[in-house]
Formats: sequence, C-alpha cells, structure tokens
Amino acid sequence: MKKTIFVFSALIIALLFLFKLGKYAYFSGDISMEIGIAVIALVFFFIGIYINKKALQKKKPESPVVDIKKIEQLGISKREYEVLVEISKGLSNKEIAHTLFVSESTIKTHVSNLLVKLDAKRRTQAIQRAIDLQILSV
Amino acid sequence: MKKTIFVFSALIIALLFLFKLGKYAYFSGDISMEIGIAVIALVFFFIGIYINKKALQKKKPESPVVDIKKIEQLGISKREYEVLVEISKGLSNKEIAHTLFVSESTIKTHVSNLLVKLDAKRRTQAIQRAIDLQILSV
DNA sequence: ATGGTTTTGGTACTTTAGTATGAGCTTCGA
DNA sequence: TCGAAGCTCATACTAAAGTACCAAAACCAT
Repeated sequence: MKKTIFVFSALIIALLFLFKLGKYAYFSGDISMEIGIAVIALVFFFIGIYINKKALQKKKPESPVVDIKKIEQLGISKREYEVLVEISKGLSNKEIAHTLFVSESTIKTHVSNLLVKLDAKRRTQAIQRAIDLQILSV
Repeated sequence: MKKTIFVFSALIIALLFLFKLGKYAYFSGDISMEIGIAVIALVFFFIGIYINKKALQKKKPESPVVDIKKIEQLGISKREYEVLVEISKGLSNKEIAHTLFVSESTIKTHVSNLLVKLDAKRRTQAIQRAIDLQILSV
C-alpha cells in the first residue's frame, strides 16, 4: 500500500516536472515541442516497464514454501516430521538415529507411525506422498 | 526480433498520432495541452507495463524440465531410467517388476546398477541424487 | 496433581532391499 | 560375423526396513 502511494506521488512529481519541460519546449518552436512530447512518452514508457518489473520481482518468492497446516491435520508430531525430513534426504534408520541422537528402535517407531499417517507402505512412497501434500520442500 | 520491430513501429505510430492530439489541444489553450501531455504520459506508462508483462509471460515456462545429457553421462540405460522413475514413485521392486513385466530379479539388478551409477547406498538416496542432478522431474 | 500425548526404547519376527556371481539372449555397430 | 553392451533371470546371502506389542519417562494443559 505504501508502495502504491509512493509510486503515484512520484508519477505526479514527474508529470509536473515534464510540464515545465513541455512549456520550455513550447517557446522554442513546434519541432522542439514534439521532441519534448516524445521524450515524455519514452520516459513514462520505461517507467512503466521498471515499475512492472519491480512488482513482479516481489511476487516471485511464491509457493515452493511448505507445510504446517497439513502436517497438523495429518497428526504428524515435530519429531516425526524431523524423521520424515531425514528420510527424504536418503538416510537410513541407523543414520537418522545418529543425527537425532536416539536409538534406531525409536526411529523405527517414528517411521512406522509416519507410514500410517501418510498412508504409505514404504519410505519411498512416504516421500512421494509428502511432496504431493506439500509437506516437504522439494 | 520481429516482435521488437513491431513494437517500435507501433510506438512511432502512436507517437505521431498523439502529436496530432497534442496540436489539437495546443489550439485549445494551455490547460488542455497539459492534460494532453498527461494522457500521453499515462498511455505510454501503461504501454510499458503491458509490453513488460507480455515479455515476462513468455519467459516463464523455464527450467523444471529435465535430463538426457546427464543421464547419458552417468551411463544410465533406458531400462534403468524407467526403473528409477518407478522407484521415485515409491514402488517396491515387486511392484516395479509387475508394471514393467519382468521378474523381480531383473529389477534388483537394475536397481543395483543404478545405485552404483548414482553413487547412492539406498534407493531413497538415489531419489535425492537424481533430483539434484535434475534427472527426475519433481 | 492427573490424564493425554509425545518421545523414547526394547524384543521378536516378517518382509524388502541390496550384493555377488553367473549365465543365456538380443541388438547393433565395426 | 564377432564382440560389446543391454536386458533378462536365478540362486544364495546379508543387511536394512517394517510390524506388532509393550512400556517407561517426559511434557503439557486442565
């Protein structure tokens, strides 16, 4: 909103400034005036391009973001989600156990729970499901 | 290139047309002329936005595409790649065997070869590697 | 404090996955 | 036509993955 106000203010100022130029050209004859108008047109043309580019740049960081609501809906706990992330990295249960400082048994329990909650038969399927559900950032 | 030429032609024509309007306003007094200039400016402002939007729309279908060169570089055969795709879908060796109409033994062989070529220890890791290498369309 | 959830861990077993090795068959280019 | 490469399949194991069941400690909110 502030951006919009700023942009319009800038446009008004630019317009007033160009009016001065226009009058200046006006006293210098007809041809100069046409050139002045051409300059005005071009300047605003590029302003339009610039504004638009800026606007689109901010839109870009869009949807590759993930999670939260669906994770909660599925009843996946924090710890389980951590395990899910490690699974998607291609780690084995033993490796996950090491990185999370717990026993492999614990990881197996988490994985089993995850498979149920994600309705998957294998960890590879769990990865796919998680990606589909936008629970994992690809 | 043709687009650019067309756009500039259109701009020149628009300019000439607006010059006519400018002259028209010119004979109607100062205020009208300033309004005319403002109109010109705004018109070109929006033309700029429009052109820019069009240009960016064509750029969009960008890089989510995949493969080929790297697949060849890694020495992955067609059949092996098919297996890789099925793996990434979360299928088991047995299921892949069914969908590709071969025995599970064959799939195991392909998987083993894939793991070597992708430098992975597990199929889940193979999936990650393949995604990193842009061999799989996420 | 008491009950529900989460996290942790274990045992015992079944099922997949993955490795190693060998071998027959097809295809395709030199 | 000869050989390399790819695809197929089998046997025999080892190693992960997953299931089932149980249970103690930790955490959190009423």
